[in-house]
Amino acid sequence: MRETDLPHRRLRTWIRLLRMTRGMENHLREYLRVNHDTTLPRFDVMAALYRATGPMKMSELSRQLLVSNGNATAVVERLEKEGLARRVPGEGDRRVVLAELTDKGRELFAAQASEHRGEVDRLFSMLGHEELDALRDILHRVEEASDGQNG
Amino acid sequence: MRETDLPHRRLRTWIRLLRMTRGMENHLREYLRVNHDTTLPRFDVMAALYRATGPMKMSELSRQLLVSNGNATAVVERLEKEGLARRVPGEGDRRVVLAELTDKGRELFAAQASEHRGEVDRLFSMLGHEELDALRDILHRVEEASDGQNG
DNA sequence: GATATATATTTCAAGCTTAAAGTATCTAGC
DNA sequence: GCTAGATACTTTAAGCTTGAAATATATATC
Repeated sequence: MRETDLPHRRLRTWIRLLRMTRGMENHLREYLRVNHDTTLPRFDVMAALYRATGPMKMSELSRQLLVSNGNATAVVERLEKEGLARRVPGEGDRRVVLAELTDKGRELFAAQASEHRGEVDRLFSMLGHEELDALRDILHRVEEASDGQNG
Repeated sequence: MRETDLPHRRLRTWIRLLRMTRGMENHLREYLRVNHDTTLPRFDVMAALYRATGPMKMSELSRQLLVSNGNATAVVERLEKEGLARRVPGEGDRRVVLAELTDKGRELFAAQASEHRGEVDRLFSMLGHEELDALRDILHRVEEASDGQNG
């Protein structure tokens, strides 16, 4: 019967989920552009560097953001040009390059992030604890399964 | 108390959700590249044209995929160069351009899509009816709220 | 310690994506 | 039927993104 056609349901759900996240991303891109004159990738890189306890390996950065290492290089390079980030050679291993925010970068991001958080909160205001619990469980299941396959 | 900090939970959930969909997209991009020598945007455009009952307005295409109209033009142009899609002028309104798959495009997509569906099914094999129900409800809530704000 | 292999990053070419400007056409109001 | 503004699409410039090649360094094996 129709109710047990899991493959079909999974595909439909994936398409809807993707559409939803794209819509939200588009909204946040516009928000960052208009209110903070910045872009999503810049914001994501700055967020990762801001959260990090210290200078961060370029490879760690691209791993965290799930982007190619060439991409990480490019975005950090642009941030560097604007004086928001800097790259320093690694200490022990001379292949390594570490990235970190400048003071200017930290300050700017802190301001952007607090407003960004408010916007995300508004975007998801229709989700209460119950829905967030359900999402938490689902994401947990997905992550668990992916860990089993890859790492 | 911590349990009622909805803004924080919403932000965390959004970040995790985004990370999950990115991981899945990366997997599917790789899958399409290796197994079908194509890309995600090409696949998405072909899927939209395939599903449509007839030739599709360029504006409708970009609206459905949530991408800019310039983007739709670019991807369709590339598909056209490879003989997979074609553009024809609209009948009544001469500003309109309609896009559709060629026979070659339809045939190719049908083959790609059936395998793609299988891959999505494998990727989400950890989700059964219960989780899909929960996701359906959540997506419904989000869509409802977005409809209220925009359209 | 020389050589082979692995790892970390950058560079490169091609494609993707956006926002804004440009072109063509349509519709409304006069 | 003219004009003003709206709509549909394309073009353009800049930035984003990938995968692969290139560079530099580290590690392992002999």
